Amino acid sequence: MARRERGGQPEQSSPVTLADIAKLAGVSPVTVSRAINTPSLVKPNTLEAIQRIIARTGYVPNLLAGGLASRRTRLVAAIVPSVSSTIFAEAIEGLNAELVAEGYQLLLGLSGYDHQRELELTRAILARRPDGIILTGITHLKETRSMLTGAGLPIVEIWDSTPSPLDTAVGFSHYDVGVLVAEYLMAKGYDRYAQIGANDPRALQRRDGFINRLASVAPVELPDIEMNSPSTFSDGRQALAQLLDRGGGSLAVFGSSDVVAHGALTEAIARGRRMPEDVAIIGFGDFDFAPHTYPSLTTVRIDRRMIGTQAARSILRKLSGEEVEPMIKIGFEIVVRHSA
Amino acid sequence: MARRERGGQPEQSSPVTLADIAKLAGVSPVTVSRAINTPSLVKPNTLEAIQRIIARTGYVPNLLAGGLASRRTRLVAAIVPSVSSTIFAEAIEGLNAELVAEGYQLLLGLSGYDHQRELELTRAILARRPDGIILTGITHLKETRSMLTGAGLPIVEIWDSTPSPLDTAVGFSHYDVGVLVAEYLMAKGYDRYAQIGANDPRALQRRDGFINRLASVAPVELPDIEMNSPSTFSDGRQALAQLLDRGGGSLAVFGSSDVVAHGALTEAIARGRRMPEDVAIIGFGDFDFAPHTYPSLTTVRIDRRMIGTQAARSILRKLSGEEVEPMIKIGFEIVVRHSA
DNA sequence: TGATAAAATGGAAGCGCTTTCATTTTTCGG
DNA sequence: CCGAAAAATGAAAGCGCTTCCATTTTATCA
Repeated sequence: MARRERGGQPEQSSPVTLADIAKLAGVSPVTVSRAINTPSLVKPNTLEAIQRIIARTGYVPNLLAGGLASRRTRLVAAIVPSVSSTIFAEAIEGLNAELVAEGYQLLLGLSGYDHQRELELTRAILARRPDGIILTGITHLKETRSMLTGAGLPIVEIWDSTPSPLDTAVGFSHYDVGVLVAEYLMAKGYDRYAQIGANDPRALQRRDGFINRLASVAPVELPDIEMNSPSTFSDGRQALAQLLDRGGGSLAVFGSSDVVAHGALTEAIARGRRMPEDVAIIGFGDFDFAPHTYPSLTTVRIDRRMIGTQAARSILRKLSGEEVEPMIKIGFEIVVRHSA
Repeated sequence: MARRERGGQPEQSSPVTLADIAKLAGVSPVTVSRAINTPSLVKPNTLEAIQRIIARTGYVPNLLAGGLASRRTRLVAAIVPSVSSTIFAEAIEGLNAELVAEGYQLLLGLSGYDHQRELELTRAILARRPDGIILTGITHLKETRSMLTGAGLPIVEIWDSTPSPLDTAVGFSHYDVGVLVAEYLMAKGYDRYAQIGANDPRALQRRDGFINRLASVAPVELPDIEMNSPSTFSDGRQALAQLLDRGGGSLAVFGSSDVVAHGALTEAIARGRRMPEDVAIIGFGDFDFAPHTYPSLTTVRIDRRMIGTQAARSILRKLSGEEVEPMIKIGFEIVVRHSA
């Protein structure tokens, strides 16, 4: 029976193999393999002849076969919650840039903040035998963890700080971000403090840091609104409405992301509150739009791209046998604008 | 010699293979293969026994080997210019969702609007023998095209409209977008018309549609500022400054993206112009922030996610041997807000 | 120029799976 | 309870490459 037809194209799928090239060049397959992977081991004439034939025939090596034989796929997988939320997208870009430069490719998995999906993705990804894998966060299902450690490949957990990574981690302490924001707002002095936003583990860490640091000063209010991750503009707007409806004096709010903070800010303005005197709002992420809101949004900046870059480097270093420090910390800072 | 150490993990890389499972279950490898891929062909008892052993051993099939033997990788690749610009990120999400549901995975390539890089990515991707590939745009290097068509796999070009796709396309006519915007602004009547923005092929198409439709009414002014793709907030701000400095009556501006339009809008407000009376600005993309700028941004909305969804469907249909219409059009519409 | 080391090349085996085709087992109507 | 058809299973080959080791060729030095 003929080979399966694929697509609607006339089936002319590059059936040229390394063996074909070898035959055409009058050398053995091994030599062609070397010409491609370790050209320095091939005599210049031979090399050139082989390269000419490769170019002429349009030969594209089969990395499935190569990977199977060599146990190296030059594939690195990354699982992030989402890619449309900018926040992870930039890390992906940094990651990808670094990987491509070293001849690796990126296999992407989107978990949508769902641990079960993360597990399934992990299994599917591991089946492709990537040379390394990057996960978001430090909380994973037990099954995911054992599968991962059993696979014996470099692992990087990003976006979080932990003393005990699965293997290696690149990120920062979300708790400390909360503390920093609390201190910043405390110093300015407000009557009430509140936190609004998402419910993913990292957002909750930031909240805890915020709450605990403020514990001696005032209780931190939380709006009574269900929010999932990622939280939205309208979540923020509603949340602030509710907080303001409760009455009371000046209010300082820490939003779990710039998006939710922007919503809150919009509600404050709509109600004619003065910022940052009556209401102060501080976001997280320093998104593109943060400098351009009205009033401009004070927020916490993280070098998101660097997270990806460092994650890639950790993996590449491990693959070349170098030592890698298990926890690489990424800095953060408050960007002071007009909203707080 | 011992196998190469990978990562810093104790090397215990799942050395359990399908053959091991077969041995443990007392069946032949073929039967295990069937238990995994076509369980309906295996007797219930046998199936259950095999599944138990797979679970117990933590066996993860090797898709490299499987793909090599079956010539199906369950891998779909996508090349987009960038993923941090929201605009493509959402298409990627739609694409991924559809693929994952059918057991496929996404291999991502970022070209950065660079055709040469697109070519290199294409080569690297084809080497992994994906079952289908998605490219952005309809302009590719000749070499890319021939490599692609020679590979004999389903191809989808997204984000653009064309009567002659490489294989299949999902998108819309950027030229028509320009025409629509021109008509919208013409109907409101302005003294001057201008276009500002990026220089990628699609942005230029939109510009051409805009210019040509307005040709009978007025010449379209272009600022004298170099802009690359993607264009930025400050590009827009500068561009509008230059246009306003030229003097003249009321001005209507079409920005190549909401980002650049937002910059223009900010400049207009900073100069105290009334919108949309003195200055009208219309963007493209309906980004998250568009409803929340001050004044809110009138723009063109495209269902970006749907582009990804349809692209995935085209490929999946082709793979299952169904006919697919070569050009799937995605609609667009003007979202009227306060800026125009 | 011959011996020796270094550089180039090749043969054979096998990575872990699926395919094809053959064989065995089960089912079922008469 | 037999024979034919259907269901279940298996043997062998091979997907396209890399690895290890052996062999051949070339360069180098005394």
